[in-house]
Amino acid sequence: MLKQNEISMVFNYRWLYDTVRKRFDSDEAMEAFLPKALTPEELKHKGDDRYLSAMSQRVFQAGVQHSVVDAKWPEFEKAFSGFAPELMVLLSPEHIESHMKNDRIIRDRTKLKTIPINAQLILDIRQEHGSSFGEFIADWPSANIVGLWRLLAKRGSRLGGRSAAGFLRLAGKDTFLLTSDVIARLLAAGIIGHEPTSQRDLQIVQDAFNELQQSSGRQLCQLSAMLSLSINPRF
DNA sequence: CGACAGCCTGAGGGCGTCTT
DNA sequence: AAGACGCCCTCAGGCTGTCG
Repeated sequence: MLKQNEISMVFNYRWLYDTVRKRFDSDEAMEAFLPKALTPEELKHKGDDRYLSAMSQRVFQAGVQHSVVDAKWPEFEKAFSGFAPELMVLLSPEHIESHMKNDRIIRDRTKLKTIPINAQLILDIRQEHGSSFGEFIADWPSANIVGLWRLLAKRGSRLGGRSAAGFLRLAGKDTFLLTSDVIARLLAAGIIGHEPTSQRDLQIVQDAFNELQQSSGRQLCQLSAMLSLSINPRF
């Protein structure tokens, strides 16, 4: 039961800052360690091919050590000519089969098939939003980032679970991540009673992050990293 | 009572490394 | 040389709960 004081600990940014700050020798060291999301302007100016690349990279990372996928990513960029969505949407089953013979990429048919599907998602959003996909991402409020996770999971391919958040992080959009450490901290604080999966749970977590954001002015990705560091120092 | 959302389980997936 | 394993996750399908 609990634990009113523990809840207030996490909602108290001061406590979070002090706890995490102790892990570092200086403010500068801490700031350098924390992730930093791109500005809306930067997000808008990235080409949509970069978003499809990040989306696909995240899809391939699922279930595989990320370092393995990252090391092969330059070969993916070559194989898929830079991931321009208007070209990738044309990938036929025959094209997919020929990519299955390229041993410098990861030959996972299910994942390869997501490339044209997610390219189509990008084109659809462009049409609906009347802008580039990058602008759509830039305009989406981080205070409801779980809503964007949901949209990507529903309309994209293999972007459910933690993949939508992982994609957004790769792309530079501000989002928190539900890593095991972040979940452990939320559990310890009594904010959630079990691993958050339902929309209701996710909203509760989003609300908690929004409160921290309000009181600190920090990005969600930084708060996410700080919560993680508060339970797992790593050094 | 129907429609839909949420929940849970089990299957499936390629690679690198460790084991035999 | 071949096989097992850990990595870490998504998704389909079947079930239960909720709301109007």
